[in-house]
Amino acid sequence: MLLFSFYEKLRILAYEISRRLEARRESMENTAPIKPTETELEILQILWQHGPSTVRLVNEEQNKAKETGYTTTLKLLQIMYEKNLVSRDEESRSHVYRAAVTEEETQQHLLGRFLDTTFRGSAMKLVMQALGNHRTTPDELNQIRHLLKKLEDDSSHADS
Amino acid sequence: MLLFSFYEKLRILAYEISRRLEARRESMENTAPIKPTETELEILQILWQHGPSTVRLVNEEQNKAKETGYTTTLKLLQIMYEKNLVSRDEESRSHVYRAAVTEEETQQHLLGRFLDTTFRGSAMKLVMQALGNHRTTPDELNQIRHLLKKLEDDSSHADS
DNA sequence: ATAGTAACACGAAATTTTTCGTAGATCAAG
DNA sequence: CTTGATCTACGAAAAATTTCGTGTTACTAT
Repeated sequence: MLLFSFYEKLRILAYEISRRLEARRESMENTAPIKPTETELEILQILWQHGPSTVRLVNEEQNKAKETGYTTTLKLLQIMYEKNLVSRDEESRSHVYRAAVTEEETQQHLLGRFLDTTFRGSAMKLVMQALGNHRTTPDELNQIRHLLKKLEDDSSHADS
Repeated sequence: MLLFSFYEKLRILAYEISRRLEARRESMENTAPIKPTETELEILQILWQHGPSTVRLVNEEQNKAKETGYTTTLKLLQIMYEKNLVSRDEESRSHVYRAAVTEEETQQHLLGRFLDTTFRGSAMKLVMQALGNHRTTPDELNQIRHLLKKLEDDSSHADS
Protein backbone atom coordinates (compact mmCIF):
# COMPACT_ATOMS: atom_id res chain seq x y z
CA MET A 1 0.00 0.00 0.00
CA LEU A 2 2.88 2.33 0.59
CA LEU A 3 3.44 2.52 -3.14
CA PHE A 4 0.53 4.86 -3.62
CA SER A 5 1.14 8.60 -3.57
CA PHE A 6 -1.15 10.88 -1.67
CA TYR A 7 -3.07 11.82 -4.77
CA GLU A 8 -3.58 8.23 -5.73
CA LYS A 9 -4.93 7.48 -2.32
CA LEU A 10 -7.14 10.49 -2.62
CA ARG A 11 -8.61 9.39 -5.90
CA ILE A 12 -9.52 6.04 -4.51
CA LEU A 13 -11.28 7.61 -1.58
CA ALA A 14 -12.94 10.24 -3.70
CA TYR A 15 -14.42 7.58 -5.89
CA GLU A 16 -15.67 5.63 -2.92
CA ILE A 17 -17.20 8.75 -1.46
CA SER A 18 -18.84 9.55 -4.73
CA ARG A 19 -20.50 6.14 -4.89
CA ARG A 20 -21.76 6.26 -1.34
CA LEU A 21 -23.07 9.77 -1.59
CA GLU A 22 -25.04 8.84 -4.66
CA ALA A 23 -26.60 5.84 -2.97
CA ARG A 24 -27.41 7.97 0.04
CA ARG A 25 -29.04 10.65 -2.03
CA GLU A 26 -31.22 8.17 -3.83
CA SER A 27 -32.46 6.72 -0.58
CA MET A 28 -33.41 10.17 0.60
CA GLU A 29 -35.61 11.38 -2.16
CA ASN A 30 -38.86 11.49 -0.22
CA THR A 31 -37.47 13.47 2.68
CA ALA A 32 -38.84 16.91 3.50
CA PRO A 33 -36.97 19.63 1.64
CA ILE A 34 -35.05 21.68 4.16
CA LYS A 35 -33.96 24.85 2.52
CA PRO A 36 -32.96 27.54 4.98
CA THR A 37 -31.88 30.84 3.51
CA GLU A 38 -28.43 32.23 4.17
CA THR A 39 -29.32 34.08 7.37
CA GLU A 40 -31.61 31.35 8.57
CA LEU A 41 -28.67 29.03 8.33
CA GLU A 42 -26.55 31.40 10.37
CA ILE A 43 -29.13 31.31 13.10
CA LEU A 44 -29.35 27.56 12.96
CA GLN A 45 -25.61 27.42 13.41
CA ILE A 46 -25.94 29.48 16.55
CA LEU A 47 -28.68 27.26 17.91
CA TRP A 48 -26.69 24.15 17.12
CA GLN A 49 -23.64 25.52 18.83
CA HIS A 50 -25.30 27.02 21.89
CA GLY A 51 -28.35 24.89 22.26
CA PRO A 52 -31.82 26.32 23.00
CA SER A 53 -31.59 30.08 23.31
CA THR A 54 -33.67 33.17 23.76
CA VAL A 55 -33.92 35.74 21.02
CA ARG A 56 -31.62 37.98 23.00
CA LEU A 57 -28.93 35.33 23.12
CA VAL A 58 -29.15 34.60 19.43
CA ASN A 59 -29.07 38.28 18.65
CA GLU A 60 -25.98 38.83 20.73
CA GLU A 61 -24.23 35.99 18.98
CA GLN A 62 -25.22 37.41 15.62
CA ASN A 63 -23.86 40.79 16.60
CA LYS A 64 -20.43 39.32 17.03
CA ALA A 65 -20.33 38.78 13.31
CA LYS A 66 -22.49 41.64 12.10
CA GLU A 67 -24.58 44.32 13.74
CA THR A 68 -28.18 43.20 13.68
CA GLY A 69 -31.24 44.78 15.25
CA TYR A 70 -33.04 42.85 17.93
CA THR A 71 -36.33 42.77 16.09
CA THR A 72 -34.58 41.58 13.00
CA THR A 73 -33.44 38.48 14.79
CA LEU A 74 -36.84 38.09 16.38
CA LYS A 75 -38.61 38.26 13.05
CA LEU A 76 -36.29 35.73 11.52
CA LEU A 77 -36.92 33.30 14.35
CA GLN A 78 -40.64 33.79 13.98
CA ILE A 79 -40.43 33.06 10.29
CA MET A 80 -38.32 30.02 10.95
CA TYR A 81 -40.89 28.93 13.49
CA GLU A 82 -43.61 29.03 10.87
CA LYS A 83 -41.41 27.05 8.52
CA ASN A 84 -40.82 24.53 11.28
CA LEU A 85 -37.10 25.07 11.17
CA VAL A 86 -37.18 25.80 14.89
CA SER A 87 -39.55 25.04 17.74
CA ARG A 88 -40.05 27.19 20.78
CA ASP A 89 -40.97 27.05 24.43
CA GLU A 90 -43.39 29.82 25.35
CA GLU A 91 -43.41 29.08 29.06
CA SER A 92 -41.50 32.09 30.22
CA ARG A 93 -42.07 35.50 28.78
CA SER A 94 -38.97 35.35 26.64
CA HIS A 95 -39.50 32.38 24.41
CA VAL A 96 -36.79 29.81 24.10
CA TYR A 97 -36.06 28.67 20.59
CA ARG A 98 -34.38 25.45 19.59
CA ALA A 99 -33.42 23.99 16.25
CA ALA A 100 -36.07 21.64 14.91
CA VAL A 101 -33.74 20.14 12.35
CA THR A 102 -30.47 18.45 13.14
CA GLU A 103 -27.20 19.77 11.94
CA GLU A 104 -26.47 16.52 10.16
CA GLU A 105 -29.62 16.22 8.15
CA THR A 106 -29.47 19.85 7.15
CA GLN A 107 -25.87 19.55 6.06
CA GLN A 108 -26.82 16.46 4.16
CA HIS A 109 -29.53 18.30 2.27
CA LEU A 110 -27.43 21.34 1.58
CA LEU A 111 -24.52 19.22 0.52
CA GLY A 112 -26.72 17.48 -2.00
CA ARG A 113 -28.00 20.73 -3.38
CA PHE A 114 -24.56 22.26 -3.47
CA LEU A 115 -23.22 19.22 -5.23
CA ASP A 116 -25.85 19.51 -7.92
CA THR A 117 -25.67 23.22 -8.50
CA THR A 118 -21.96 23.71 -8.22
CA PHE A 119 -20.41 20.40 -9.12
CA ARG A 120 -23.13 18.95 -11.30
CA GLY A 121 -23.53 16.09 -8.87
CA SER A 122 -19.95 14.93 -8.93
CA ALA A 123 -18.80 14.32 -5.37
CA MET A 124 -15.57 13.15 -6.88
CA LYS A 125 -14.94 16.53 -8.42
CA LEU A 126 -15.84 18.23 -5.18
CA VAL A 127 -13.29 16.32 -3.18
CA MET A 128 -10.68 16.65 -5.86
CA GLN A 129 -11.38 20.34 -6.10
CA ALA A 130 -11.02 20.65 -2.37
CA LEU A 131 -7.49 19.45 -2.74
CA GLY A 132 -6.38 21.33 -5.77
CA ASN A 133 -6.99 21.27 -9.46
CA HIS A 134 -5.98 17.85 -10.53
CA ARG A 135 -7.28 16.73 -13.85
CA THR A 136 -8.23 13.10 -13.99
CA THR A 137 -7.74 11.51 -17.37
CA PRO A 138 -9.86 8.54 -18.47
CA ASP A 139 -6.79 6.43 -18.02
CA GLU A 140 -6.40 7.53 -14.45
CA LEU A 141 -10.01 6.76 -13.84
CA ASN A 142 -9.45 3.22 -14.97
CA GLN A 143 -6.50 2.94 -12.71
CA ILE A 144 -8.67 4.05 -9.86
CA ARG A 145 -11.25 1.43 -10.60
CA HIS A 146 -8.65 -1.26 -10.40
CA LEU A 147 -7.14 0.07 -7.23
CA LEU A 148 -10.55 0.41 -5.75
CA LYS A 149 -11.28 -3.26 -6.25
CA LYS A 150 -8.14 -4.15 -4.37
CA LEU A 151 -8.93 -1.66 -1.66
CA GLU A 152 -12.43 -2.99 -1.23
CA ASP A 153 -11.21 -6.53 -0.85
CA ASP A 154 -8.64 -5.46 1.68
CA SER A 155 -11.10 -3.34 3.60
CA SER A 156 -13.59 -6.12 4.00
CA HIS A 157 -10.91 -8.05 5.84
CA ALA A 158 -9.38 -5.26 7.85
CA ASP A 159 -12.60 -3.47 8.75
CA SER A 160 -13.49 -3.47 12.44
CA MET B 1 -1.08 -0.31 6.22
CA LEU B 2 -3.67 -2.92 5.56
CA LEU B 3 -4.67 -2.76 9.19
CA PHE B 4 -6.63 0.41 8.66
CA SER B 5 -10.34 0.16 8.00
CA PHE B 6 -11.94 2.23 5.33
CA TYR B 7 -13.13 4.80 7.82
CA GLU B 8 -9.73 5.13 9.33
CA LYS B 9 -8.25 5.71 5.94
CA LEU B 10 -10.94 8.22 5.29
CA ARG B 11 -10.25 10.18 8.42
CA ILE B 12 -6.61 10.46 7.54
CA LEU B 13 -7.38 11.80 4.12
CA ALA B 14 -10.10 14.09 5.37
CA TYR B 15 -7.69 15.66 7.77
CA GLU B 16 -5.12 16.16 5.06
CA ILE B 17 -7.73 17.69 2.82
CA SER B 18 -8.81 20.01 5.56
CA ARG B 19 -5.28 21.29 6.06
CA ARG B 20 -4.67 21.88 2.40
CA LEU B 21 -7.95 23.60 1.82
CA GLU B 22 -7.24 25.97 4.63
CA ALA B 23 -3.84 26.87 3.27
CA ARG B 24 -5.36 27.34 -0.14
CA ARG B 25 -8.05 29.61 1.15
CA GLU B 26 -5.60 31.78 2.97
CA SER B 27 -3.49 32.28 -0.11
CA MET B 28 -6.56 33.39 -2.00
CA GLU B 29 -7.83 36.16 0.18
CA ASN B 30 -7.13 39.00 -2.19
CA THR B 31 -8.88 37.40 -5.14
CA ALA B 32 -11.93 39.05 -6.65
CA PRO B 33 -15.09 37.86 -4.94
CA ILE B 34 -17.03 35.75 -7.38
CA LYS B 35 -20.50 35.35 -6.07
CA PRO B 36 -22.94 34.35 -8.76
CA THR B 37 -26.55 33.99 -7.68
CA GLU B 38 -28.36 30.69 -8.08
CA THR B 39 -29.61 31.28 -11.59
CA GLU B 40 -26.43 32.95 -12.67
CA LEU B 41 -24.65 29.80 -11.66
CA GLU B 42 -27.03 27.71 -13.73
CA ILE B 43 -26.18 29.81 -16.73
CA LEU B 44 -22.49 29.53 -16.05
CA GLN B 45 -22.88 25.77 -15.93
CA ILE B 46 -24.44 25.87 -19.36
CA LEU B 47 -21.66 28.04 -20.74
CA TRP B 48 -19.03 25.80 -19.21
CA GLN B 49 -20.61 22.71 -20.66
CA HIS B 50 -21.43 24.03 -24.11
CA GLY B 51 -18.81 26.67 -24.58
CA PRO B 52 -19.57 30.12 -26.00
CA SER B 53 -23.24 30.36 -26.86
CA THR B 54 -25.89 32.73 -28.09
CA VAL B 55 -28.72 33.80 -25.85
CA ARG B 56 -31.01 31.53 -27.81
CA LEU B 57 -28.83 28.52 -27.10
CA VAL B 58 -28.57 29.23 -23.44
CA ASN B 59 -32.28 29.78 -23.23
CA GLU B 60 -33.04 26.49 -24.91
CA GLU B 61 -30.78 24.70 -22.49
CA GLN B 62 -32.44 26.41 -19.58
CA ASN B 63 -35.83 25.38 -20.85
CA LYS B 64 -34.88 21.74 -20.57
CA ALA B 65 -34.86 22.19 -16.83
CA LYS B 66 -37.50 24.88 -16.39
CA GLU B 67 -39.55 27.04 -18.71
CA THR B 68 -37.90 30.41 -19.01
CA GLY B 69 -38.76 33.34 -21.23
CA TYR B 70 -36.22 34.40 -23.79
CA THR B 71 -35.88 37.91 -22.47
CA THR B 72 -35.39 36.55 -19.00
CA THR B 73 -32.31 34.72 -20.13
CA LEU B 74 -31.19 37.73 -22.10
CA LYS B 75 -31.52 40.02 -19.12
CA LEU B 76 -29.60 37.65 -16.89
CA LEU B 77 -26.76 37.48 -19.37
CA GLN B 78 -26.71 41.25 -19.62
CA ILE B 79 -26.51 41.54 -15.87
CA MET B 80 -23.77 38.95 -15.75
CA TYR B 81 -21.97 40.91 -18.44
CA GLU B 82 -21.98 44.00 -16.27
CA LYS B 83 -20.70 41.97 -13.36
CA ASN B 84 -17.97 40.61 -15.58
CA LEU B 85 -19.09 37.07 -15.03
CA VAL B 86 -19.31 36.64 -18.78
CA SER B 87 -17.82 38.38 -21.79
CA ARG B 88 -19.44 38.67 -25.18
CA ASP B 89 -18.67 38.91 -28.83
CA GLU B 90 -20.89 41.47 -30.53
CA GLU B 91 -19.67 40.75 -34.05
CA SER B 92 -22.75 39.06 -35.39
CA ARG B 93 -26.20 40.30 -34.65
CA SER B 94 -26.80 37.65 -32.05
CA HIS B 95 -24.13 38.18 -29.47
CA VAL B 96 -22.06 35.26 -28.34
CA TYR B 97 -21.53 34.99 -24.63
CA ARG B 98 -18.78 33.10 -22.92
CA ALA B 99 -17.94 32.49 -19.29
CA ALA B 100 -15.40 35.00 -18.00
CA VAL B 101 -14.62 32.94 -14.93
CA THR B 102 -13.37 29.40 -15.00
CA GLU B 103 -15.34 26.55 -13.56
CA GLU B 104 -12.50 25.69 -11.22
CA GLU B 105 -11.99 29.07 -9.64
CA THR B 106 -15.70 29.54 -9.21
CA GLN B 107 -16.09 26.16 -7.59
CA GLN B 108 -13.18 26.99 -5.37
CA HIS B 109 -14.82 30.18 -4.20
CA LEU B 110 -18.21 28.63 -3.69
CA LEU B 111 -16.73 25.67 -1.92
CA GLY B 112 -15.01 27.98 0.51
CA ARG B 113 -18.19 29.87 1.19
CA PHE B 114 -20.21 26.72 1.51
CA LEU B 115 -17.70 25.26 3.88
CA ASP B 116 -17.93 28.30 6.10
CA THR B 117 -21.68 28.70 6.14
CA THR B 118 -22.67 25.07 6.29
CA PHE B 119 -19.77 23.26 7.89
CA ARG B 120 -18.25 26.08 9.90
CA GLY B 121 -15.09 25.74 7.87
CA SER B 122 -14.48 22.10 8.60
CA ALA B 123 -13.62 20.30 5.38
CA MET B 124 -13.15 17.28 7.52
CA LYS B 125 -16.76 17.32 8.59
CA LEU B 126 -17.84 17.85 5.02
CA VAL B 127 -16.06 14.79 3.77
CA MET B 128 -17.16 12.74 6.72
CA GLN B 129 -20.69 13.90 6.22
CA ALA B 130 -20.50 12.94 2.62
CA LEU B 131 -19.76 9.42 3.66
CA GLY B 132 -22.21 9.02 6.49
CA ASN B 133 -22.66 10.34 9.94
CA HIS B 134 -19.64 9.18 11.81
CA ARG B 135 -18.94 10.98 15.00
CA THR B 136 -15.31 11.68 15.63
CA THR B 137 -14.41 11.72 19.28
CA PRO B 138 -11.46 13.75 20.54
CA ASP B 139 -9.69 10.47 21.02
CA GLU B 140 -10.20 9.50 17.44
CA LEU B 141 -8.90 12.87 16.39
CA ASN B 142 -5.70 12.22 18.25
CA GLN B 143 -5.40 8.86 16.63
CA ILE B 144 -5.72 10.54 13.29
CA ARG B 145 -2.98 12.98 14.07
CA HIS B 146 -0.65 10.15 14.85
CA LEU B 147 -1.57 8.18 11.80
CA LEU B 148 -1.18 11.26 9.72
CA LYS B 149 2.38 11.75 10.78
CA LYS B 150 3.22 8.26 9.67
CA LEU B 151 1.33 8.70 6.47
CA GLU B 152 3.12 11.94 5.69
CA ASP B 153 6.52 10.41 6.23
CA ASP B 154 5.61 7.50 4.02
CA SER B 155 4.14 9.73 1.35
CA SER B 156 7.20 11.88 1.03
CA HIS B 157 9.06 8.75 0.00
CA ALA B 158 6.42 7.18 -2.18
CA ASP B 159 5.17 10.32 -3.90
CA SER B 160 5.86 10.58 -7.60
C1' DA C 1 -39.36 48.21 -50.86
C1' DT C 2 -42.13 45.80 -47.42
C1' DA C 3 -43.76 42.32 -44.28
C1' DG C 4 -42.26 39.10 -41.06
C1' DT C 5 -39.01 37.22 -37.89
C1' DA C 6 -35.53 37.46 -34.45
C1' DA C 7 -32.41 40.00 -31.96
C1' DC C 8 -31.06 43.67 -28.34
C1' DA C 9 -31.79 47.36 -24.72
C1' DC C 10 -34.29 49.04 -21.07
C1' DG C 11 -37.31 49.63 -17.47
C1' DA C 12 -40.20 48.03 -14.45
C1' DA C 13 -43.18 44.43 -12.26
C1' DA C 14 -43.05 40.30 -9.34
C1' DT C 15 -40.90 37.56 -5.99
C1' DT C 16 -37.95 36.50 -2.31
C1' DT C 17 -35.17 37.73 1.46
C1' DT C 18 -33.75 40.90 5.03
C1' DT C 19 -34.29 44.70 8.06
C1' DC C 20 -36.66 47.67 11.01
C1' DG C 21 -40.33 50.60 13.42
C1' DT C 22 -44.27 50.73 16.23
C1' DA C 23 -47.87 49.11 19.29
C1' DG C 24 -49.29 46.48 23.04
C1' DA C 25 -48.29 43.17 26.86
C1' DT C 26 -45.68 41.75 30.97
C1' DC C 27 -42.83 42.27 34.77
C1' DA C 28 -39.94 44.52 38.42
C1' DA C 29 -38.84 48.49 41.34
C1' DG C 30 -39.85 52.47 43.49
C1' DC D 1 -50.17 52.68 40.79
C1' DT D 2 -46.72 54.58 37.77
C1' DT D 3 -42.35 54.37 35.36
C1' DG D 4 -39.12 52.02 32.74
C1' DA D 5 -37.18 48.14 30.75
C1' DT D 6 -37.93 44.09 27.92
C1' DC D 7 -40.49 41.16 25.36
C1' DT D 8 -43.76 39.61 21.40
C1' DA D 9 -46.50 40.41 17.30
C1' DC D 10 -47.25 42.46 13.14
C1' DG D 11 -46.81 45.06 9.15
C1' DA D 12 -44.34 47.13 6.05
C1' DA D 13 -40.04 49.24 4.12
C1' DA D 14 -35.66 48.06 1.90
C1' DA D 15 -32.76 45.27 -0.71
C1' DA D 16 -31.72 41.62 -3.68
C1' DT D 17 -33.09 38.49 -7.22
C1' DT D 18 -35.88 36.94 -11.04
C1' DT D 19 -39.18 37.54 -14.64
C1' DC D 20 -41.31 39.80 -18.29
C1' DG D 21 -43.34 43.47 -21.58
C1' DT D 22 -42.45 47.00 -24.91
C1' DG D 23 -39.98 49.58 -28.27
C1' DT D 24 -36.50 49.56 -31.60
C1' DT D 25 -33.25 47.85 -34.85
C1' DA D 26 -31.33 44.40 -38.07
C1' DC D 27 -31.78 40.79 -41.19
C1' DT D 28 -34.49 37.65 -44.61
C1' DA D 29 -37.49 36.46 -48.01
C1' DT D 30 -40.84 37.69 -50.94
